[in-house]
Amino acid sequence: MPSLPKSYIPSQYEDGIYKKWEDSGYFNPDNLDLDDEAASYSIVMPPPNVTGTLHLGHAVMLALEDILIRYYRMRGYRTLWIPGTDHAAIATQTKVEKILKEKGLTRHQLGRERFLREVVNFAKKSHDTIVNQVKKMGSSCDWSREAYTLDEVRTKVVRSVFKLMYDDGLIYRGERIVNWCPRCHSTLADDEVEYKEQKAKLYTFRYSPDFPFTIATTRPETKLGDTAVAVNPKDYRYKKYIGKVFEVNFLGHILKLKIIADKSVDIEFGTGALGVTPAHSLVDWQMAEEKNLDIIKVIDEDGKIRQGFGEFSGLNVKEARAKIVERLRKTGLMEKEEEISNNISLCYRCDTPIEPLPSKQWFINVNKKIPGIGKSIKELSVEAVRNGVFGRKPIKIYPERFRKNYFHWMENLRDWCISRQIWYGHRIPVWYKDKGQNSDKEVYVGIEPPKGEGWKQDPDTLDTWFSSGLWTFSTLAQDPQQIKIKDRRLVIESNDFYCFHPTNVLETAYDILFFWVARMIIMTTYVMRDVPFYDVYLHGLVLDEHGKKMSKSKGNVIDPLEMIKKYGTDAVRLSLVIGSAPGNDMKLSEEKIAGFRNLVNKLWNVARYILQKSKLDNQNLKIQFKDQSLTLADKWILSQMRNLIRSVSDDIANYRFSQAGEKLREFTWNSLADWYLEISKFEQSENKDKILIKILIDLLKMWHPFVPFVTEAIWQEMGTNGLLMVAKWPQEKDYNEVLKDETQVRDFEKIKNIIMAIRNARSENKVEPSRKIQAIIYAGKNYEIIKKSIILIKSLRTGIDNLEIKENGKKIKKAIYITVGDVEVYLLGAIDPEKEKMRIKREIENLEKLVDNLKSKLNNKQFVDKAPREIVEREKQRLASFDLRLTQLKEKLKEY
RNA sequence: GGGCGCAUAGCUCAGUUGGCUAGAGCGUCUGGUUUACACCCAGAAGGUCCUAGGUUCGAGCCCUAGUGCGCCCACCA
Repeated sequence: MPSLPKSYIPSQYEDGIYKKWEDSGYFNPDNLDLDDEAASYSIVMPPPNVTGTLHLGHAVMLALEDILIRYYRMRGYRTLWIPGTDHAAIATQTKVEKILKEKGLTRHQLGRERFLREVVNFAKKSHDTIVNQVKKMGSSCDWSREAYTLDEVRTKVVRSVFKLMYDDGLIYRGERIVNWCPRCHSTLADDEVEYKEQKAKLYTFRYSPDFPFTIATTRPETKLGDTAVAVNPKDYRYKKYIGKVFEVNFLGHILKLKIIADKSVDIEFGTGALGVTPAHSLVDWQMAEEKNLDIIKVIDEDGKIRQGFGEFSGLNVKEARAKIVERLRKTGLMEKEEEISNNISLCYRCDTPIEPLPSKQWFINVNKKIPGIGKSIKELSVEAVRNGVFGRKPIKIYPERFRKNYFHWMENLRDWCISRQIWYGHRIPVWYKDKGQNSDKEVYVGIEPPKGEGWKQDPDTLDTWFSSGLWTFSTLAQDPQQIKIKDRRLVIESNDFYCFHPTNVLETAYDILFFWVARMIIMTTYVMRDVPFYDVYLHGLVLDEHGKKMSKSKGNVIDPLEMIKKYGTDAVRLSLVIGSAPGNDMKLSEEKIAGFRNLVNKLWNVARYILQKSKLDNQNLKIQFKDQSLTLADKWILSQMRNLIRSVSDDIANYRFSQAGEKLREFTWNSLADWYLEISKFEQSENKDKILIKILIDLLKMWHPFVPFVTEAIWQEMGTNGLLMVAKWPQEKDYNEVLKDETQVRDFEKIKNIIMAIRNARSENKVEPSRKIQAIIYAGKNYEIIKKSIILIKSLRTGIDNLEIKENGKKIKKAIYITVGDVEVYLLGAIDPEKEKMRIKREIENLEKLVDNLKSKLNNKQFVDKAPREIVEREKQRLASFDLRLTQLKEKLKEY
């Protein structure tokens, strides 16, 4: 075995190892060596957008999913992780438009076809970048099944689902008020609108001098489209006007205003009277529908005032507002202008203020009962999480608190606008044909274009979330032929679908719960009559070290790729997994990553030490478990190991990644490196070498899902056959033998405590480290075990060269005196009386407090009666032991 | 306006079903070339577990109210 370098240099191994994994074919479950009955485990990767580069959000997601995947693969599951990318319609189109703009071009100049070619080229390049970055993270996903939300197979699924929903009457086209982004020139779904608080001017004005009262608004320019004034029915000021119609001349435009009553009007706000603009406010639109009001469109799709408004026509919203305000002031109609703060709605992609306006769009009806199911999409999606649907258990959400958010969102869901006026995306599979004048167009909805002349496809595309909503099953088809509609539902006739659907868990960031997770539940329950996944695991957002969101403008962005270069992928993965709780945001700093680099290096050195020490053929690892052949330390470490296997497995299976990692670190650094390896330098035997190798092998296996590269690198250096990636997960039962007698494990803890107490006492007494001292131990009942551990007590940084063990004996004066349980230890010849006196006094104080507490507890009849017996018993024993030490120390103190 | 989360050592956070002399990592301090590792080793200091009530034999953990910070949702014109 060649000797390993002193420290682990990730960059020398990572790319080569990833290639080995990939070449092995084991990312693909078809190549795993499994029984036919092996259970399957599957995850679909939330597809990164093809626009971007890898950020820390992706990194967390990839790290967590890879942990699960590697764990289940090693456990012998038929394990599949499907990677893919998202075409992210608006985001991608916007980006390409930006690039074009730099060349002085717009998409309209290019035309639809040429523009789309540009986008496709851009997406291709961008795709390759992100895929390479996903690989950099060590992701063990099956690239042979890579999917794209806009490829041929996915397109067939999208169109089939659209058709299904259309035929079931769940998709309809209608004129409704929508969120319109004048910059993107497209609609947005309700949850794609973001709100930002800002200062705004609230104007109080009168439409005309003869109108009886004033109204307040922040958007005077829309008032050109007012068709009513709403007041609260209880507002005595306006009661007499309700039902009346006023015709007013508002800055040269005649408005017919009906005074209506509506409970939602706040009497306190403004003047208590609200100008109703049905075309440009959702609430007003709803009032208009209820009260049958006229609708006057004022603003067009460019965010400009439409024709027919005289001097205002053609102005953009801001200009028009300024002009109207100025006119109101001049004509004396303006009564008040005040600063208020309100929420403006912004496009989540480009931050442009959105304009609510009426438009003919495609919608999914969320309240209509689904034929054959008898429940609406909304009801079905709530059921899926609350009680379970189609014979499945309820979908579990981790952490559970997000259930509430989910229900709230789902229960308040309005019809989902799915059409977008952009070019990049799934074109709506609807074709129209003119039927002559004055009649509606003929409509064809289908998977393939209709035969015959004169058909024109709808120019709009689908909301990108429509296709991502199908992701858990659309990715399980490889060929469009496998996708069929049967019995009003979608059928995917593939082995993958049969084997891997529903997926086991959907792992993603919590900020995407509504955008995506909810939509997958909506789509899958309806279209497949099944759940898309059994569990949802939500991770938090990665913030900078001060808890702020990372953003380019703030300059606080940590680039995962840069960190990988500097500290290695394994360290980056750990820094994102350990020390954070499910669904909680985490703060990340470079120091944190550096800390985990140290841990990775520690693991490397543990391996380096064991491998150079135990030059064993590691095929033959039969450990002798006979009592004679195992020392206390052996028993102890083997028992620790067994517990570790149990709890790490349990933690990963229950998504407690941080805790699993924490336990592995504790074991590796503390129990193994600082104790057992040190001990192995003094206690030697062939059996011990076997134990060391066995522990190393199992430890590497357990670390592997967390830090795949360093563990695989060590594995390869060991000359082991095969890849660690597909090695069998450690077995608790390999260690069961050792647990037959737990008392020896506790015995070792006693030795450990004695050693630590000696180190401490030396340090407190300022005994120079190089100075060797003599020690005498009165071991009492522990005589045998301490006798067996003489070498350890002398060797493990206690600086003792002469050690005498007796069952008991006389008090020794002028010695440092330590008690550990009922064991008394004297350190001779190095005493500093002042310091020693202080130390003993402190110890006594401490013990007295404890003894007092315990005594009053045990004197409390309530406690003794009501607390469980084990607890009472334990407290009694503790009291006895503390009491004994206390008397011993008090006795000792008399000397000083 | 509703909902959710967080508040524990200087910093970042663990603390699963109440039994704790409240833990870890980083940082700080005292020492140390101990042939696996200075990306290291040994030792130490450091905490009214946000506040006030309550339930309980027993509360960091459960309940109620409050304070501070953060987030989400909602049609405040």
